Amino acid sequence: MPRAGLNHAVVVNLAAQVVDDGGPRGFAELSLAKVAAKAGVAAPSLYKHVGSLADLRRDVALIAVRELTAAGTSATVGRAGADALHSLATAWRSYAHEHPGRYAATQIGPDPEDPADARLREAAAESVQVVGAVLHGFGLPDDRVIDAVRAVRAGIHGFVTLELGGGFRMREDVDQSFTVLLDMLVAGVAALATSDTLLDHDATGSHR
Amino acid sequence: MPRAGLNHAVVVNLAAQVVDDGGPRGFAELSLAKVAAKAGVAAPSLYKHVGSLADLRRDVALIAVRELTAAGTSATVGRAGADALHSLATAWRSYAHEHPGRYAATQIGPDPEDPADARLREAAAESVQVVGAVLHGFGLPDDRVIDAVRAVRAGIHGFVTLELGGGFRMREDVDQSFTVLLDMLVAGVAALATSDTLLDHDATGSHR
DNA sequence: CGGGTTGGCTAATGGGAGTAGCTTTTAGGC
DNA sequence: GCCTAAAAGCTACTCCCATTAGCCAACCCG
Repeated sequence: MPRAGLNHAVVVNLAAQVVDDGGPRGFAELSLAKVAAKAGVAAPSLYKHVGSLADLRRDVALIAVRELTAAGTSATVGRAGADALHSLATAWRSYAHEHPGRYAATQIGPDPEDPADARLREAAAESVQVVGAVLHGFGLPDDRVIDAVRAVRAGIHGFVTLELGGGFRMREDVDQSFTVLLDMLVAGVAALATSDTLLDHDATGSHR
Repeated sequence: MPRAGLNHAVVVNLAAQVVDDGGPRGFAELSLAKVAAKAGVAAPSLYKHVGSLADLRRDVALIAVRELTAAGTSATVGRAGADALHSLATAWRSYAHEHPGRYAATQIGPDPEDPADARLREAAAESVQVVGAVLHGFGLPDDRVIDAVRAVRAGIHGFVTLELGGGFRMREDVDQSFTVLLDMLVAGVAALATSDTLLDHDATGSHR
């Protein structure tokens, strides 16, 4: 009865591999049974290293979010403005293509109350910070930064989600569509910075 | 031993209610056991009306997609241009707020091969058509329509997904952020129609 | 009223999460 | 080099859920 030499980090990494192997649905279909099989161990043995399936899923989400943040930061060092935004967006989309399962894991909404989600919340905030830093170079007024960050996140995330989910037919043109979306976002953010008429909405809630 | 009076439609509707009751995670947590409980029936009885849990999920997704399409069409009759786009987007977002579980169901990517997914594929295509019809009023060149549709879908879907997933802090300002996003998209689509410099990319793939 | 169809049931299988308690390995102290 | 105690595995078990099989009652049609 030799030992498998597992520990928390190894188990989480194996889980991340299982998630990757499963394609876009890999995260949803993650199970302790699959991880145990990959580790060459009986399923209950995993509880020596992991509290529950929910914990394991959270841990996988955490490394995925951190990897995404890292990809974004390294793609934007030494860049600014539209260049930085294109680079960031492309890096994120590439990560999603290379690790569709892990990208799905980043969509987990951490519970704002649960202390167990604290590190995940923090990691998610850091990844949003990358967008904030890139948009800082556009010289937006303070009260518009949040709108711009949300729009950019929504656009990129929505595009990648739809793409991975098979929401786009005609695969050939997807790269161009992504470029067009990014140009729209860049133009929109730039317009927001200069208070263009089309984008002139005050904060007093004229809508809804 | 009285009868419960179930049939396919009733079961699917009960399932949709279960999904709604479960909030944003309602669709992921849909189970035959819950539907059976709500129907006041033993779980195996459901198999008289439904092929499997997977079938039931697909059926729920189908009604959700159709409801979303209906909400979009009725929000855009008699409107055009930016007005129509705002109305469509707001209708979709409202649907997601009122039925977060069902909205999540619409994110199912139908298998392009599986004949069982045919109706869902069709319904999804119809909902995309609504966006296409709205954007038609912008006078886009034919080879740009697809890019514009994708950008708009990505923006709206991404925003709603992030919002439902708790991705935005500071709940108060979310409505304004959504308006800003829509204005960006409207401006972007308009610019695409007039071949603005910022958005001038040809199809020969200058990127990636 | 009688029989077939239909809709419900109970019982049973299989698989996955999670718990309890046992055993062996292994690291450290002596 | 032992001896012990913690750590890491295992088997056996429970519970929950999906799904199948086969039974029985209710309804419909003549």
